[in-house]
Amino acid sequence: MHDHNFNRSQSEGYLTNLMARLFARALQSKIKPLGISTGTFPVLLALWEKDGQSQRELVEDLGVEQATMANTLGRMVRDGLVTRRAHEADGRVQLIWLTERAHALKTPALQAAQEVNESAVTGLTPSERNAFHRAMVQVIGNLST
Amino acid sequence: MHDHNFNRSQSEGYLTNLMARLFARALQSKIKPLGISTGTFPVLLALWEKDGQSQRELVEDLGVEQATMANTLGRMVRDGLVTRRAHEADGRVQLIWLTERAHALKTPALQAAQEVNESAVTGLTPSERNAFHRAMVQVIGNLST
DNA sequence: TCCATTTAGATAGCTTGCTATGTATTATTG
DNA sequence: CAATAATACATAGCAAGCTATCTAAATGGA
Repeated sequence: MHDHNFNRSQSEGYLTNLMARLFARALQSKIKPLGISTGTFPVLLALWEKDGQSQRELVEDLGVEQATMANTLGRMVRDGLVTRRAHEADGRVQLIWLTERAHALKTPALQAAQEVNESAVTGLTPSERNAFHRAMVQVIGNLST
Repeated sequence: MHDHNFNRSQSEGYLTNLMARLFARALQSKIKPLGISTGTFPVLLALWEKDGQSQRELVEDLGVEQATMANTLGRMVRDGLVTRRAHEADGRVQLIWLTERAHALKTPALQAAQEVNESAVTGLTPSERNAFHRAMVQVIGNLST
């Protein structure tokens, strides 16, 4: 095999990186007016599902490193999206709670995300969209080990 | 529509972001021993195809912002991967040339990228892989406008 | 020709990701 | 029960992305 013929536009990794940056740009332009950003968005999703989680739970759920989560939560506290409150039984743990402001953002933020997803998959049939979805889940599983 | 039921693991944007981070981690672990990183890798791919491009050409080819490219090239100069040499006709332009070291990295680096791609798509049939590929190209096109 | 506009690139400052390491608290075990 | 392990989180420092803004050089009318 001639690696001289490596084609960027046929590399899954290359396409994924480009696609992810385009998704982030599209989402950011929609949610910046709400005062939130792409990094805080997944944390909000997790907390809208279940409020009052520990940092460790969020780390495991979202698949980022602990240090990344600590920094992101720090910005979210600064921006008035969450508060940290001590766990009553375990002195190491601080539970993360959404503020009123963050609760109020749920509907418009989810709306924005839906719109980005829909515009992204324009032109795919429902079954193509489904296959795309399953392929991503497979790849994520393969790379997660 | 109840946006209360928004499911992260069914959101193309969410899955793409996770997949991209996993790709980056996998690639980094393979190319770090070569002394290169995920950010410089696409630039090397472009220059292995055609050496001596301007920053502007690289920006358009790779789809990153000009400031991002300027910083990445600065690190690449620092790390001995490229040199900037003045364009003889246009005083604004500096052409980017690979060093000997960067030329020598081509074969092992492309090998590493191929390995990551192959392990990522394990379990997909050739036609599923093809469909995955075409879906990503479609999404990239949709989000590029 | 000269001035305004466009173009190429650099720089400042931010977010989001990472690794590596430090600190405090809880759990375990000899 | 004291010493050691493990766990939860914070911090330092870097890479790689972004927007906004600056400078220098080339271009294009008037």
